[in-house]
Amino acid sequence: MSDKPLKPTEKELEILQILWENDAVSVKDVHESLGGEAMNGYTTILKLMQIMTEKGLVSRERSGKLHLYKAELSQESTRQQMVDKMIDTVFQGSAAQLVLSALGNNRSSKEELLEIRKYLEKLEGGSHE
Amino acid sequence: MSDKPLKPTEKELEILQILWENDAVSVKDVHESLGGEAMNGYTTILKLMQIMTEKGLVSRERSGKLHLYKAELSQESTRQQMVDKMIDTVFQGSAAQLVLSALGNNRSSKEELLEIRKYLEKLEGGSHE
DNA sequence: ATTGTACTACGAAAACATTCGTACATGAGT
DNA sequence: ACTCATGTACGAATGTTTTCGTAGTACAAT
Repeated sequence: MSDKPLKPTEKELEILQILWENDAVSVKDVHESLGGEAMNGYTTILKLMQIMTEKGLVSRERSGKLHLYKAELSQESTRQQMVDKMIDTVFQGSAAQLVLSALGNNRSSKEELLEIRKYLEKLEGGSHE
Repeated sequence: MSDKPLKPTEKELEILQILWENDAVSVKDVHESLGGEAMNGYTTILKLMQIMTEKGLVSRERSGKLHLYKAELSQESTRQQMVDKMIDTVFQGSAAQLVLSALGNNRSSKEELLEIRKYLEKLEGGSHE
């Protein structure tokens, strides 16, 4: 799991979500998790996963006649990259603005808000310019 | 300024940023703000802005021989849309996770953190499930 | 009115992402 | 070994975004 600056496309990201939730999955698993043939053709998912393999986004190994895939990008670093990029390109560099926007529309639970506040207090405790 | 669910592409977003910062700007202004010919061909920006006009993302009016553009989408609603989408597709619906991620890597200033905390306290004051 | 400069219009190429049909490979069951 | 079911491989069509060359237009200056 590394932090390479590989940027997944939208569809690739959907697939990565499945891989992050499960350790080693087949194309069939992914295909079904994404809603089966109603949502995407089987070979579409297969092709995507082959491309992702070429790009190094995922790795795979044979298991009998099928391939089992796993993500080569961590969910954490990918999320971090995407958030950082959004802060940069959409919020002019202000993480705080993004935070306000994220909290603004969406009802988060009391528990979540508390968790955030605890985290904040920890941050404010340290010395941040 | 409306909230239509028009989703700008990446390049369109860059252009919109300029439009949000300035009230009425020419293609030339945008082109220069984005780094001049070194970064994008002039006609590339022009074409993009024409397309954006067709899509209704921006409007324009003649002023002498040039066109002055302004955004038809508000920065607020666009930001909100993008944040919501990111929460959905990348953070499995948890705004709190996004917030933690946004605060995690990035050093926000004391003032910003304070502002966030004040906002949080206001939210926690109300009743949120 | 003619020319020059600064702009707009637009089609088409290039680059990238997604979808799909079809052919080939593997292994299980007989 | 043959066949069937279930995978994989891969080229090509489609769709979308970005880039660019070239042609046309408008205004200012002469």
